[in-house]
Amino acid sequence: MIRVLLVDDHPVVRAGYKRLLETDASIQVVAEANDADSAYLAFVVYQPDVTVLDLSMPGVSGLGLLQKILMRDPQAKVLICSMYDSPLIKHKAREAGAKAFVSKNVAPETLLLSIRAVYLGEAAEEPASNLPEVSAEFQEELDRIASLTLRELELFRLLALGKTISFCAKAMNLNEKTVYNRQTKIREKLQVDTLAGLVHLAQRHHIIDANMLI
Amino acid sequence: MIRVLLVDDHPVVRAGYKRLLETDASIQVVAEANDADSAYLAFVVYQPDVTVLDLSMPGVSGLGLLQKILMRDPQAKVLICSMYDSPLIKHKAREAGAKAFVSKNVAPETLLLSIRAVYLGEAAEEPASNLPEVSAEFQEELDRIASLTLRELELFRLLALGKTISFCAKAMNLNEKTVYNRQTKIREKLQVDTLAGLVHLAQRHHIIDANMLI
DNA sequence: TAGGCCTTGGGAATAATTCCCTTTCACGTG
DNA sequence: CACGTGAAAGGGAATTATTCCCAAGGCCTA
Repeated sequence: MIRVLLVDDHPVVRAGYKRLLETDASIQVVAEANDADSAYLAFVVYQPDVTVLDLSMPGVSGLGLLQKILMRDPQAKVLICSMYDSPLIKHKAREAGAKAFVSKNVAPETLLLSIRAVYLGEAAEEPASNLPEVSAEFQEELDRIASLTLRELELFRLLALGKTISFCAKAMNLNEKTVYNRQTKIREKLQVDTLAGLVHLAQRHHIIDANMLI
Repeated sequence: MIRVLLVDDHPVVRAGYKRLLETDASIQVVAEANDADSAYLAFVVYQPDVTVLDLSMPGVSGLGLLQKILMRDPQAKVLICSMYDSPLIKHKAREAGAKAFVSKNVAPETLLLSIRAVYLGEAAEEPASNLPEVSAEFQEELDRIASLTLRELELFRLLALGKTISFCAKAMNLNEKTVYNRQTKIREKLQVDTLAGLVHLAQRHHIIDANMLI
């Protein structure tokens, strides 16, 4: 029996996942969580065999959780399930140590198979064949974003969401000066010269989404 | 028995939805669809009692499908299920004629309840209770944008597209000083305090479009 | 343990931005 | 017609925001 921890911030989706996973007799959902904190707690308490982490909201929060989990247990088997077939997300997930990556575009059975594969210790990753061709410039942008550190990525997101510098400073527990300096570096790394450019870049790569606003 | 057509472009999510819906004995998923075209076909063929349409991706495609369905059958009962509690989506959904709107943040039971409510013809109010006020807020934004002068709107667009101040000055044949002053006034009129905020506002109201970029 | 990179911020210099104000022009109205 | 109103353009000075360069602490790794 594979004991699974399910993490998704949308109750409706999570409930759906659960039903789906439970159609597989070898899988048992032992816990569910809808945010990073309770997910971490659940991970510690339940020690699941596999953690299914939904990254539909490509915020850093999900990746942060992944890191936190791996910090506690480097052998943790975490399967990332994402809305977007974004090379960036995949890259970040792999970098952070996820054992598998499955996009929501795959057949439901693939998810189940992947969970079993992860459980058995095989690195499961859907074939790259269904990945759209990434243009060179897109890839370059991707590389630039990938070169951001986690902390930079976090600020990038906040800025792209339209937060003010002082808000970011408070939110990230930083001096405004630091935020200014980092913002400069981010724009430099991303080769973008306005804040608006950051927004567009963030949207292109699903760092943020137009509907996350308001 | 409520015969439901399920539309979601993510197989994994759709499969989850299906399992979830089927926990309710009064609901039967008679068809599923991946995309707008097959969904329309399925609608015509199966004549479902209720169509559950996932709008997690903000593309116009989902709303277009909604319109197409309502064009064929003005009485069609369509329930929009969206990832985000976005006023724009809600507004658009209501405008297009959706009978109900449910965000994925609600409890799974609410989705089931809403489907039954829509089926019984009551749904226009209940899950939609938060629609009217939302569109009021949207309307306020619209009013604010409408209060911009033509010249301001022109600059608004350029800024939202990510152009620099000096570019705008050249493009509009203005002194940079003027651009600065005007930009301040625009943000003031629109009640937005960052450039990024301008971008988002512009996108919400289709002043600019993500497809204009890259 | 040294080198490297991330993270955090200080200090001074500089550029960007605001605030207030003036001019010009066009338009509608008593 | 003279008048008020409001858009449009921008000057000057004050003020902030932003950069640039730099330094220290922490952590990892060869």
